Amino acid sequence: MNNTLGEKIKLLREAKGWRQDELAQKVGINRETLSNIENNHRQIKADELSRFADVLEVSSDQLLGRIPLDEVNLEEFYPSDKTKEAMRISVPAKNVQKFREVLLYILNKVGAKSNVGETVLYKLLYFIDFDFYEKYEEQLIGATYKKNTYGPTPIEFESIVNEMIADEEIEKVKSEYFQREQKKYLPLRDTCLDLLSAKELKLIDEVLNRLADKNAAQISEY
DNA sequence: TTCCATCGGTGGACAGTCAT
DNA sequence: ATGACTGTCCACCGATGGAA
Repeated sequence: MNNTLGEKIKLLREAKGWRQDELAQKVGINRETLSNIENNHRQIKADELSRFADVLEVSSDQLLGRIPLDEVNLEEFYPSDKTKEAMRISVPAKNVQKFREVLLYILNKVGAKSNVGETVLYKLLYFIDFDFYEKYEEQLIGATYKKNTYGPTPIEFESIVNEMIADEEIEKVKSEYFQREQKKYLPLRDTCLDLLSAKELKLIDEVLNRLADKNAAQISEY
């Protein structure tokens, strides 16, 4: 995502459904000043950047482009296929390995539950990443989430899962859940806990205790 | 179709700040 | 003191959407 700072502010403002004067008031500047910032006719000051980040609920690094804005920030913004591809490639190798271990950990703990199909798995990964970010301001597994009909989907999920199936770390099975075909994943090896810290495991356990017995609709409601 | 309100963008005037 | 730069206020314009 190569948007300028002004364009990012505008996208985030529109995603929240605010008018220029509403955002300007929240940040404590005039509407004309905001218009100039959004259109790159005026530089933004450090204290203003911090206030924009607070009001728009993103980090200053995200506004400055050091960390890409994601689908959580831009609910109404849909990246192009090219952008998605760039995001997929940008996932660091260490996070891919972590993603694998987190997925195996979840499957070992709750994968056998009848309600835990592919959709519930997506939602659990999303909540784990989201809660971790909220607590520690960094993503645990660093996945990029795409909004779809059934909720947030990690863009990297399919390719990583296919690699794991090829590496015989998990297997994909199909079962019936309330007269519907359900895709399930079963672990074929134990989790390598070396890659997950105590605080990461604690947070994952908390999310699983809270949500793993719910079905997809109940998690969405939550 | 016309009218009206709202929103976003822009330009001019003015004032404040800062470097020279 | 002067000029450059910036922020604010005010006014205006065009686009858009809803109501009559």
